[in-house]
Formats: sequence, structure tokens, C-alpha cells
Amino acid sequence: MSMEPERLTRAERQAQTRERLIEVARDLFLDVGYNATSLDKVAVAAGFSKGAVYSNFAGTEELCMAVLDTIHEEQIEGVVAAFTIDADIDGRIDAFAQWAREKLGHPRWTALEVEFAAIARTSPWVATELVKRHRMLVDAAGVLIEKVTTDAGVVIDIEARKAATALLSLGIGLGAMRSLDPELDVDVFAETMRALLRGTSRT
Amino acid sequence: MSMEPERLTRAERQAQTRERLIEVARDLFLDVGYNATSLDKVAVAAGFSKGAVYSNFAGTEELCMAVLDTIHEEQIEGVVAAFTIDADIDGRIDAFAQWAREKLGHPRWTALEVEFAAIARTSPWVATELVKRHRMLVDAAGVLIEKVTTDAGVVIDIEARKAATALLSLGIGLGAMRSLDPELDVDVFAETMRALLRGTSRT
DNA sequence: GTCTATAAATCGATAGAC
DNA sequence: GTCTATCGATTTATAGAC
Repeated sequence: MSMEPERLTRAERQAQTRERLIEVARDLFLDVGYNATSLDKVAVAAGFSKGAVYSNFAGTEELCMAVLDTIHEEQIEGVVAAFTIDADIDGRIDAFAQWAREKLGHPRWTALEVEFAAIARTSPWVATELVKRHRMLVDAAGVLIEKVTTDAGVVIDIEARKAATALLSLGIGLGAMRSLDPELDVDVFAETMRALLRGTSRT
Repeated sequence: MSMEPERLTRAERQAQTRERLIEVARDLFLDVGYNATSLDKVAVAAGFSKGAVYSNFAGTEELCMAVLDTIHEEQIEGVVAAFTIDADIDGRIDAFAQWAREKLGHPRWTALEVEFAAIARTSPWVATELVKRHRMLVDAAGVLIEKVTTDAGVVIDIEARKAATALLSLGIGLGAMRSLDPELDVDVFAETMRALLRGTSRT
């Protein structure tokens, strides 16, 4: 038990380096955007050199993709947590609206998401990978809406997956505009969501 | 009347150069995006050199802003045209939905809009100018929705300006995702819009 | 006003030492 | 695996000729 941990330290050290790089890169990408963040700045800010980055990621695009993966993971957790609290459907919708309101209040993510999506026009790899993730996000939100509504015995006019597409798109678009204009009213998200999920209840 | 036109030709020539540059820059910006379009490529593609661009625009940012102005102008014209056709409110909504469907089918604009918005994080000038234009777009759409609904004697649940904010944001977000994923369902825009503008009619 | 030439800075990516 | 050094390619912006 004395030297055993040393053997794993090699792999663990690299894992720590990778996580540290993702952590620092995330802050930079969210603060100044993708194009304004050079690979060198990330390395230096993390206390490494460019070589360390290239030995953990194929390049800038894969680094940003790894960052987006951590963000997407947290977003899904937040949405699931809001929609699975112990309350009726109205309470769950309120919880989600509150979560969305906080997220849209400081919407650095959406700006990065759409800026990085522009890279997809010249990078086929980014395009296919981003499409995968967006479809996964829409699917996850779709089944969640489907489950919440059916559990509550409510029938909504719009298809669950379409509602998920609309809400994700609205969140992204609203966040992008909000990150530009701090005075933009964010409550329109909750209002639109309620208009979409306004169901015809059946006992 | 023989040499009189010659005196104006100086100014007219420069105006033509400026328009030509905006026209070519628009195509490039929409095709490959803002960051992938260098000032030099625009100049060469237009049959000029970089000097011609710098004598007509302060730099790349102002050039793109001029391009966005022409696009915004056309967008407003399209929306106004759809909402002022000779029909009842349902027919006008259908016309707008059809217009939006065509625009979102090939949403090159939204991708440029959000990509350029990312520049605002490091350029204060771009930030203030873009905020001006977005607020103008929302205002224009808001008064249009207000007028159309009141003309039809319909009262909608959501405030007109909020509905305009939601629809513009949804269009931008949906377009950004659609430019990434061609299989994305665009009809959700029309469905969301109808859910928002579902009014309680009063004679 | 437009063009040519150039300055100056930045960034991605690679090669080789350790 | 990480670091140092460096190449090569772009880009913005300016200076001076015409």
C-alpha cells in the first residue's frame, strides 16, 4: 500500500492535467469567447505550456468541445433536477422557469455555443460532433417533457420533442441577445414556455 | 449639362465602390462567416485592393456592420410585407409563418448575426451598435404585432413587445441550430408563434 | 480615392530535448 | 508527458506612390 498509488499516479497526473486545462479553458472561453482565446493563453493560465495541451487534445477545437461537454452535462443535470422535484406539474414548470431565469441572467454559455457553432462551417468534425450533442440535448429534454406531462395526466397541443426544440432554441437565442444587452427582458422565456405547455388537463 | 455630371461622378464613383464592397462582403460573410472572412479577400473578390476598403470603412467591424444593416433592412421589409397583406389576422399570421419558414430554411443570416455578436465581448463599439439595432428590430416587430392584433380586435395574453422579443430570439436560436443541422424541424417556429399569439377574440 | 508594399502582431502546429 | 524553440501561414493596419 506504500508504492501502489505511485503506479497509478502517472495516469492520474495526466488526468489531473487534462481536467485542469479544461477548467481553465472553460473560464477563458466563457469570458472572452472562442476566437479570442488562444491555445497558448489557456496553457499559460493553467501553468503549463502549449505542449501539454497538444499532448492532451488534438487541437483548439477538441479542447473547446471538451469544455462544452462539461457544460452540457451540467445543463442537463439542472433541467432534470428542476423537472423532478416533488411537486405537481405547475410547480415543476415554475422550478424550471426559475432555473432558466438564473441561467439566462448570466448567459455566457449560449454566446460560446453559437460562436463555436460558426466554426462548424469550415470544420466538418466540429459540425458532426456538435450536431450529435444538440440532438442529444433535444432528445433528453423531449423525453423529460413527455414524462412530466404524461405523469401529470396533461395533454399539450405541441409534440414533446418539438416543444423541446423550441425551448432550447429560444434559450440559446435569448441568451445570445441577453449577453449583448443586459437590459433585455428574460422573463419572456417563462411566458413562452407556459404558452407552449399550456395543456388541456384530463383527470 | 455637358460636364456637370462629371463633377458628381467623383462622389458617385465612391458610392458605387462602397456599395460594391458591401455586396461582395455580404456574400462572403454569409457564406463562410465573419471570422473566416478577411478584409483582403473581400477587396480582391470585389476587384479592389485593401486600400479601397480602408478608405470606405474604418475596419472589418464597420464593414460587417454595414452588411448587417442591409440585411436588417430587408428583414424588416419582409416582416412588414407579410403582416400587411389584405387578409384577416389568421391569414397574416400564415403569411408571416411562410416567410419565416423560407428564411429559416437557409438561415445564413442568423449564423452571421450571433457570430458577430461574439465580437461585442471584446469590442465596445460593436456592442453598443448591435444593441441599438437589436432594440430597433424588437421595437419594430412589437409595434407591428400590436397593430395587427388591435386591428383584428384580438387580445393576446402576452405583451406585444415581449412576444416580439420571444419571436426574434427564437428565430435567431432556431436559425443558428438549423444552419448546423439541416434535418432540424423548422416548423416549430410557426407552432410556437401560434401558441404565443393565440388570442381571446372579442367582437 | 485607390494601389502597392510593408510593418507588426498573433496563432496553430510541429520537432526535438528532457 | 511536458517543455522549449521555431516555422509557416494569416491578418489587421499603416505609409507612401500615383
